[in-house]
Amino acid sequence: MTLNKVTEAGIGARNKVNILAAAEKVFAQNGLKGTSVQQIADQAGIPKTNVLYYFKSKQELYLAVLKQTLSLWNSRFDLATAQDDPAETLAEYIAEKMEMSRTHPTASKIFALEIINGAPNLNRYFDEEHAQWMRGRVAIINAWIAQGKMSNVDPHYLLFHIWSSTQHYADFSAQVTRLRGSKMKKADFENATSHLISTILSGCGLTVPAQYRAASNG
Amino acid sequence: MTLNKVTEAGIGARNKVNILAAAEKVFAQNGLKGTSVQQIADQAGIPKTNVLYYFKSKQELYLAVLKQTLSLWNSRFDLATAQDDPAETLAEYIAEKMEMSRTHPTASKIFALEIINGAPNLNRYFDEEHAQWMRGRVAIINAWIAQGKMSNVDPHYLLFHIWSSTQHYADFSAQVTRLRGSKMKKADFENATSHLISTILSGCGLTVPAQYRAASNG
DNA sequence: GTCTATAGGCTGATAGAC
DNA sequence: GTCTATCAGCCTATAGAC
Repeated sequence: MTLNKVTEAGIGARNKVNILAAAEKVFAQNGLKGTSVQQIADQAGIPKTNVLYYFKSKQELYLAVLKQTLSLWNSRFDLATAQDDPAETLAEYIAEKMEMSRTHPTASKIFALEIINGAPNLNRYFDEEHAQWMRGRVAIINAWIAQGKMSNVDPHYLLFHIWSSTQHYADFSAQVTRLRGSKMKKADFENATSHLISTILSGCGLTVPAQYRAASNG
Repeated sequence: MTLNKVTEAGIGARNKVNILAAAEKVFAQNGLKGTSVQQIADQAGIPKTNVLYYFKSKQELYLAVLKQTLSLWNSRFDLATAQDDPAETLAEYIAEKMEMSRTHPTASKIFALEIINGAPNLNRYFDEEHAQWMRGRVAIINAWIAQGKMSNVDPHYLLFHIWSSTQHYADFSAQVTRLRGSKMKKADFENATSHLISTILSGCGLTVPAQYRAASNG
């Protein structure tokens, strides 16, 4: 009985994971409305009814994918304080965001599609966790400015700047690849990361920490 | 007869413009697959059949909207030369892009959705006009670097940086509005533009031209 | 837990009256 | 040029056999 339950839970868990992975891939191309349950089933290699057995509706599955996406957003910047070094903290945050774009591009795309659509499924998230996170980061950046650690930049525009320039390499990968002539490899991401850290920190009147300096710059 | 033709052409032209405007608005929310002809008709205030009378298919209407979008992309940067001043040229380009995000956010969103979808309808554009434009701009930036007018940054990453950070204010307006607590007004766009010009030019080792300096900075 | 069958609705697109 | 009526096909979701 217990063994049976465990086995069932094992099968169910594996199937859910499989469906979630397939759904993430397909939702990242055409969003909630533009994606059919049939497409997700085909991607997962199972009949359509099985998808709706594990998730009551397309909407519920989408929300599960979206929630999974948000759980990846965690960063060391979440725990930063006014005592930390802004150059170190911001450089690390930019590097983390670029690593996310490289390793989880579909998660970034799903988030982008949801926001372009007007973020109808993120009302709670925006008004609660996200707004709170924002207030906390803004306060820390303002504290750094007050301490004379960095120049007087609007924290909101700084954070939007970091998000947009890093997520671009995930969301707009089709354009980036076409215009560069080849897919971004790990080394290309490292160069792009160095460019962004160098530029954004420079805009804040900060010096790039040694470990984030591009190798080619000596 | 001639009068009749002119009148008909007038009606047809007006209806096409009306449908294109409605389609742009709706496509900008859910993309090609996620949008129905019925939605476009409702937005335009006409029956569905009338939409398909002026545009043979949803796909054809979408391509018309996309083409209209691309025609807005023109910039003074298109005509820049190696003799121009990089600080002036880049500052103006960033300002132009931000003004586009402010005045034509739906156009930016349609482009974003198309690229996130893998840009299936932009193959020609990417491989021809866009790639040619890119090669030309990269050559000019490299010439500026060779002349010692600016620091040695990768032109590709610089252009991606400008596009992403400016288009963000159109594509992610839902998030920007929620986290700021209010919609971006013209003055907010001017502040964001100053932030971006100051940061990106600083990253290129350039001084911000007087007319692009923020008023509050003295 | 997995499948077939099917309901009921919306889709893109067309035919033909006016 | 505008409309109603309609088609075949796909959609989400469910019922029920196995």
